[in-house]
Amino acid sequence: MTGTVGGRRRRQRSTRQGGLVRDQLAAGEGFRSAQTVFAELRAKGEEVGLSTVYRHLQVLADEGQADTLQTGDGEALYRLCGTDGKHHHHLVCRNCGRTVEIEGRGVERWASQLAEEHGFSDVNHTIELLGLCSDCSQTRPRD
Amino acid sequence: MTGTVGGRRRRQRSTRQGGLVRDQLAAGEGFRSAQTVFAELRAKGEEVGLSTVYRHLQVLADEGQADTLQTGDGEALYRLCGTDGKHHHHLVCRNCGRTVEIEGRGVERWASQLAEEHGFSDVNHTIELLGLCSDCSQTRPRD
DNA sequence: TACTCTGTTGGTAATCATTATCAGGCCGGT
DNA sequence: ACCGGCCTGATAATGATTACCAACAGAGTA
Ligand SMILES: [Zn+2]
Ligand SMILES: [Zn+2]
Ligand SMILES: [Zn+2]
Ligand SMILES: [Zn+2]
Repeated sequence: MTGTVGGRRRRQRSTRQGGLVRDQLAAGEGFRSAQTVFAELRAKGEEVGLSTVYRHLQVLADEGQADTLQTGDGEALYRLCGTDGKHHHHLVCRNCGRTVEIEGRGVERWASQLAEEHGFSDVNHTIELLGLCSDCSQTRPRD
Repeated sequence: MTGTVGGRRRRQRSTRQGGLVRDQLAAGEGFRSAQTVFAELRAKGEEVGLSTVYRHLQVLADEGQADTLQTGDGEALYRLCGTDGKHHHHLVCRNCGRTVEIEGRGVERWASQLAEEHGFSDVNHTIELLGLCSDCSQTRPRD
């Protein structure tokens, strides 16, 4: 039998492209889209296919190595995350993308309590804070 | 000069289609997509164009009469809301769409305090709770 | 009521992100 | 080196949303 066949996902084969995507994602600061990562890699002269970028970002997300969020116009953004799968949220600068990881113990409690209160079960939540970081709010005092 | 020209938006002309979309949205319980509302109207034999449905849902959202949220796969959902533009969130059943309006005083405070703490300004937040309502969790104990 | 001025409508084409396909290439174990 | 199967990536397909724009219909006005 080859590798992990028992009950878990078949071991992910390590490839050049997989490394490229992960590295490129790690290189940047904030959340970025698959299209962006693809463009960045191509700009660096790396040879990767768009499909492959999508695939690896998806894998990273599934593995809990990357966090995702949706822009208002339905575009998925990814970001490599250091918290190793632990549940958390983000405070993101809508201008430069700088991101602060948030661990809101209280909010989690609030959410689950509220759910129970209304008879809901199996509830998960989406919480994202989007604003301007200190640097960016100085640079552009108003729109 | 005709109608409201001063400083506000030119008066919205009242049309048959506008009423249809609003009514159809009001008829349902939970959040629905533009495509769905369009299909429902057509199923009832009403003559409306897809573009028009999109337009009116957008208008309702802009006016604060309807709330919106994004499904995981980038589809916008709309729901007519009674809270008259007051800021709030939702606890939605992912199965039947039943929705409970949430007014989380504490969470609002938490969010703004957290933002300030990290030097962020002009912060808005997205909070959605998605689960199974009591009825649906009984009906389908597991997937 | 007839007329005119605009905002509105809606079929269709265009966008655009994401996914499905699938033949050919590469990884890993033997 | 050999093989079987996962991985890759160009391309087509999908699906929601938007752009277009000529025909249409509210709402004042005479
Ligand atoms: Zn994170
Ligand atoms: Zn910033
Ligand atoms: Zn609401
Ligand atoms: Zn339900």
